[in-house]
Amino acid sequence: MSTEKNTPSSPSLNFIEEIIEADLAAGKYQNIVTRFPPEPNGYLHIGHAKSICLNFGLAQKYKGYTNLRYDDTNPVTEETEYVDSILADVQWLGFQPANIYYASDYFEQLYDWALKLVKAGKAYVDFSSPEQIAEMKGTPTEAGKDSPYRNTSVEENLALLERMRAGEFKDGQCTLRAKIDMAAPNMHMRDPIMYRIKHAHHHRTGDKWCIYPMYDWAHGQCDSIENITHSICTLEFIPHRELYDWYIDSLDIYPSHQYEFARLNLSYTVMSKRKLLQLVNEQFVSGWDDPRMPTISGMRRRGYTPESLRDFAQRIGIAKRENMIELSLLEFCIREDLNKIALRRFAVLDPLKVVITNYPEGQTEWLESENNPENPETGTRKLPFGRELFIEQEDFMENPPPKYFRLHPGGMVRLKSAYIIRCDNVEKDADGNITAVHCTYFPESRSGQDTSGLKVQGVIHWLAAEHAKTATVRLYDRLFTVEDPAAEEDFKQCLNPESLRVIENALIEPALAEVSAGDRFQFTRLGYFCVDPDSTAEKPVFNRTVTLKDSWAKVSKKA
RNA sequence: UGGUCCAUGGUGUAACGGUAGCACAGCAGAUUUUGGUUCUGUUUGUCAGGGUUCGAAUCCUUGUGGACCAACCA
Repeated sequence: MSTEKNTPSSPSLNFIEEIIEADLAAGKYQNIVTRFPPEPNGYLHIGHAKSICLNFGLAQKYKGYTNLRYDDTNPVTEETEYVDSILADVQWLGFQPANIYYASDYFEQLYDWALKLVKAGKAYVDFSSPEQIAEMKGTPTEAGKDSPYRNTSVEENLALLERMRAGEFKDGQCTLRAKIDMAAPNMHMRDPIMYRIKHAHHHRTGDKWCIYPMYDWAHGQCDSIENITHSICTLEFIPHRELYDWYIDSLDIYPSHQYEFARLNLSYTVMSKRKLLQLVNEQFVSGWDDPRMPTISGMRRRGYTPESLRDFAQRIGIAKRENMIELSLLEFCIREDLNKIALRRFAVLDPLKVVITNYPEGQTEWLESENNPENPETGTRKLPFGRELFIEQEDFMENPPPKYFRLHPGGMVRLKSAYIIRCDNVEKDADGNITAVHCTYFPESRSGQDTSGLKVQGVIHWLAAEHAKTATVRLYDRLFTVEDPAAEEDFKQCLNPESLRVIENALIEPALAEVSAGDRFQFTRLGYFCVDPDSTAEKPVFNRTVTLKDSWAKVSKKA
């Protein structure tokens, strides 16, 4: 009588893992085989990442393997650009497909099987128009009607199918349909189309074929050919399962099984390829890899790490319930990872000049500052300090509210890794705008050897004017202003006009002068930033991945 | 108005007939040379009504609510 459940060593399983463990325990399989089956008609997004982590993760956990299979059954929407990006994204996420296959690899086999169904009297060629087929299909509440071509003889159907393949018919002139049940409550069972005619160039098979299999006529058999044990897809395919099984049964081939889980929905973004394509085509974003996009390539460019995405996929779980994940969870995952690995650097985005009136003119001191307090092994770097400095506009207020710990007239702050300063007075232009603040510093308060005995509440970052370099900084924010843009009449009406703010002349410390694309840093007190490929030797470009949590913003907003 | 799937704090996700737990978010506090991190504490939940049972989030049933299904898309 042991109570093994709920021990920390046996974390709970999701429903697919339960199915797999039951299958394994029953000896149904020795090992499992899964597949990730994207259609190469767009870039992968964070929802695909959930599926990738699920499929590859399951295979790793249960000692099986995962195939990448491009579901390329529709030549008019599919392109090699997408094929390439998909593999790159899967690998970047940290997974290696056991095999890379294409549904189009199996076109000949599929055709043979179609012949088999025709011979068995289970498929027929239908010359009805798309409108007529839709008409005869009925509705969810009324049965459909049989097509007049439904009882064509096997011999004639065979000849017709061969002529379809041979290219004797025009696009849309006829289709091959499975003969199932026009009165089935499941619409997908009302004589589904197996082949349609498209005289179109296929990215792999070229002009070899002019008939192309529909999703249902391809997917299950591809799974079967590859001996996929657990074919995992999203909820909207539930009604397809009956047909999936019908084809496999009718063909008497390896019985793969389909299981469905709820797709990811993330707040403040859209997740459909169609909508993402619109954003790209209509140039609301710079491309599929625009850092505001929820695509894997966009998130990579934004600075997300593969680890953070895998962690996110793990945390959101797998279930059958429709869900809307809060963006804050994703942000938590990337902050948690970056906090551990990103080196700290100083940058001033919105500069305000500070003159240390009691610091010698022309003098520069090189001070040490930690690279990452979370990981002392990363050591320190040198920061120049001088008489003229820049701080953030935000870090000074002439008339501060209560609890404002930063610089203000008569107040003191610590310049991080440097000295404590006190603000003595401000310099203004004719319009009354503050152009500089004058401070005195306390030489004995130097960081690491402070004997001043002074206590300050605020610590701010800063840059020596003489040594500051410039950079372009792109501040990204959520792409949409509403939680669920897809639920709106027109999702494009909800685009966030402030989703990107570009700062052309941000100031950065010298240690940031030479960086390469993909490098990630924490700009102290500002957030995490990633070097963009647009960077040049003269001027680096930094993308803000995510801000730091800002509890002062909350406090000051409330006041 | 046919069929299918689903329903646990604000958001996700566990509990497999026996104390409703975890994470994120929120709130409060401690620490802090990042108003970051870390640590501590804490508010909030089983859709509703019947039934089975000593005992129901869990099983049955009826409602209610949501999602999906009528592309020659996947």
